[in-house]
Order: sequence, then C-alpha cells, then structure tokens
Amino acid sequence: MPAADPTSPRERRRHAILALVQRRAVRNQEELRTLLAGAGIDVNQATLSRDLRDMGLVKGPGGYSLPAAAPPGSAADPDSGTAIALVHALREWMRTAEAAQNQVVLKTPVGGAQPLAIAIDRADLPDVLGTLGGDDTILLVAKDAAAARRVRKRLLELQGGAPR
Amino acid sequence: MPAADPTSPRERRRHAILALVQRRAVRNQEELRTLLAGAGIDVNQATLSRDLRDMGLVKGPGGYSLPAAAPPGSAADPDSGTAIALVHALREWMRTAEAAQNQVVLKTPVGGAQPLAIAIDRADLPDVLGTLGGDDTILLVAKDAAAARRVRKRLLELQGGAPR
DNA sequence: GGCGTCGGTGCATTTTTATGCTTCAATCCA
DNA sequence: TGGATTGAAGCATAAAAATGCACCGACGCC
Repeated sequence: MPAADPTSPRERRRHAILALVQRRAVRNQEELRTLLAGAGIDVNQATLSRDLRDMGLVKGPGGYSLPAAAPPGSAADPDSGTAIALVHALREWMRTAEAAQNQVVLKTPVGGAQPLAIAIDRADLPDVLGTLGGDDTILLVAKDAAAARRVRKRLLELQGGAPR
Repeated sequence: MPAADPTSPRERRRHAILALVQRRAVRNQEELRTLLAGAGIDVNQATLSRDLRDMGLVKGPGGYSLPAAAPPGSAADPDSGTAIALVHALREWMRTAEAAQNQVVLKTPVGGAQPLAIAIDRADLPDVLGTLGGDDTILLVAKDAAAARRVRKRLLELQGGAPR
C-alpha cells in the first residue's frame, strides 16, 4: 500500500498543484500538466483529474481554486456519501487531533487542511460550530470544552474505525 | 436590448438555477437542464454553460456551488480582465449603492449579490477592506466614512462609465 | 521466495463543458 | 414605418474532464 508517505511522488505532486493554483490562474488540466512538467513532474490528464477531485479543488470562471471553508450547515450535498468521504479524508490527511478549551486543532500535511476541512464541513458533525482551514492546520470550534473533547474523540474513531 | 428587466426570462432562469444549486447537489449541466425543465424552464446546455460562468458558480467534486466571498487580497486571478468583469457585473446586478458610516450597502436582484461580491473582491478595489455578500445585499467595509463615499462613487462611475 | 492484495497511474474512450457562428426579437433613431 | 444595432439563445462542434479497464510495483502473509 504505497500511500501517505509524506514524500511520496503523489504527495509531492499534490503540493505542487496546490502551490501553482494559489499562485496563478490555471484554467484547465492541460495547462496544469504543462506547468507541472516545467517543475519536473510528469503526469497525465487522468491523474490530474483525480488529484483535483480528491483535493476538493473547484473550477470556476477564473480557473481552479480552493473553495473557502463554508459554515457547517451550509448548502452542501445532502447524501450520506459524505460520511464515507469524511472517513477517507481523515485517513488521507489527519495527522494529529488535539483539544484545547472549546477548540480542536487538527494537523495535516501541507495542503491537506482545505480538503479535510471541507469534508468535515460537509459531514456536519454534531458539536462542531464552525471550521477554519489554513494550510496545514484546521481549527474546529465547539460550544465548550466537553464538546471539543467529544469531537476529537469522534474524529479519531472515524479515522481508525470501520473496515475500508 | 432585452436585458436586466427584473422579470426577463433570463433573470428568472438564473434565479431558478441559484435556488436549485443551493437546495441540492447538481452534478452537471444536463442534470440542471432536466431540473429546470421540471420547473417549466426550457433551455439548452450552451446557455447553461454561459449562465453558470456569468453567475460565477464553481464546480467541485460535489457539484455546482457558490464560492464563498473571499477576502479581497486573496488568491484570485491576477489578470486585468477583472476590471472588465467588474464593470459587467455592476451593470448586470447593482441596483443601488449607499454609503453609511464606513460602509457601503449595495442592493441587487435576488441571487445577484454573490456574483457581484466576487467580482468586487477580484477587482481588489482600493479602500475596500472586506466584502460580505448575502442574497440581494452586499456590504462593503471601508476604513472610514470618506473611504466609503469614495468607494460608492467609484462603483457608480464604473457602472455608468466607459462604452460597452 | 512465491502469491495474493491493493493503491496508484496510464491509456483509451465517454461524458461533460465551452464556444464560433447564426438567427431572432426587441429597441432606437431618423 | 424602415432600417440599423444589439443582446440572448440555439445549433453544431471543439475542447476539456471524467472514468472503465488494465498494468505495475509495493507490501504482507504463508
């Protein structure tokens, strides 16, 4: 299982994608492919399509970008696939989870915070009042310390839990 | 010039699109077409593509959605087309602009606030510290009352200004 | 060491989206 | 009223993105 090794080619590539997309407008996958090639990363369009999807990037009139983390109850897809998506995202990105006061701080590899934050938002977990995703850190806000601890526990369970 | 009449078919359609997209996940334009047809609105895929672009909707793994209005200096496309886009957006959506204290309140038709807010964000206007888009209202925050008045004036100029 | 499993990627193809060009209806003058 | 102008929208097609399938290399287990 060649997976979340922090320096796997896959992860390097995704970091590069993230950096590119934040720096300049990237209008399509072919353009992205060229840019990556310039950075010595060769990959085909199919893989980029999958990367972009997995990273949660969105495509708008101005090219690809990170969606801002939305407030938890907002218009997101209501189907129950979100739970599965969350488990996936947690396994892929969550490195640590610590509760502090009424907050939970999650650490992720660089670039993982946004997609994970989005997955958490969409899952609309109880006790989670709001989500704030940075680059490699996510801050979850809960009502009080007890709620924060519950959230942390639940995330860790989900990550470790049910068979893949 | 069959344009921004508040009840033009075009505007009705766009409101319907907005409502649909907020209510459920719409994964592609064909699906959107079917949904609209169910609401008695017949339109082809090409027009939807243009609607979606003009409204500033983005497509992510979960379907189409409104991008959250970002803070003004954030990662957006840096090319100068933004200015033109802003003029377009203003003409399409801005109904009124009033300054109050250090703020400017813009009114738009229902559903116009998000796309216009985004256009304003991207244009990165001087004096604009932040933008908050609702459904038919946008709040711009400036440093002080004088700055707010300048912003309002500038927006009105842009809207009325240069030949189309 | 051989074997089965699994994730990741490429290739080929389908599906989805964007767009050039055309038509049509509404508006504005003269 | 007649003619010019303009924007919206359709049709056909090009461009871009998603995906089924196959392969390959890494790893765990026997």
